[in-house]
Amino acid sequence: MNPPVFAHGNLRLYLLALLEEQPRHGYELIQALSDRFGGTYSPSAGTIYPRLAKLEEEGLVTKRTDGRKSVYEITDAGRAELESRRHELDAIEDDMTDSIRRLAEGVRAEVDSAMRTLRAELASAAREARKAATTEPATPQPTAESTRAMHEADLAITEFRQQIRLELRNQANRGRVNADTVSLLRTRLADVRAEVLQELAQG
DNA sequence: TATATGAATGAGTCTGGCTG
DNA sequence: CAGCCAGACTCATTCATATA
Repeated sequence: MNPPVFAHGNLRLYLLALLEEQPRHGYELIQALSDRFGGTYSPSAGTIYPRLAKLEEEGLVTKRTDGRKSVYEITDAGRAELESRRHELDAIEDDMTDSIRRLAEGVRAEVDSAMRTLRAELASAAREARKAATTEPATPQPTAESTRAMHEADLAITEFRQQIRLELRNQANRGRVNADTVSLLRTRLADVRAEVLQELAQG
């Protein structure tokens, strides 16, 4: 099993903090937690509802029914509990920031590595193509091998796009995508494209 | 060290909306 | 209108951690 995201008692406290911001129903709390973690941690319903039931039992939150939904709201006792443990909450939020940053660094490293691999693969494919062109007579029909290679290249490009999109979405969720991001992306992609086209053209 | 408490997962149920 | 899907929730269970 993966190590727990929240230390003992921390989820309980963090749920109170989320409910202090505004009353929410269970599913909304799951989504809020998922958002705070940039989509990397999404507690299951079976984690959240028993905690909410316990908080209700302790009188720290109240539950009211809104149609099919159960909307949870923090009570005065809940606010008092939160206030008395405010320093613990600050520590939890620091931990969250650290873990999100570590994760973002990991994704960035993966994307860089994928870019390097893609460049290497395309360069190798270009070299192979040049070699084949010098040893075999030119033919207007693509061979089975080149068709397969083309397909693999397509897959590599698709995978590359997905990884970039995923990271962008994660950063966008944290409000970190702006004009500079797009500019940086355009520049880096233009560099890679120029390099790849040059390699291919040499064949 | 035994026990209690909390975090976490996943299967399953129920309900309502959408679609062919 | 039956089937599908998504949202909201329950329940059983396991594992980790705190505490007496």
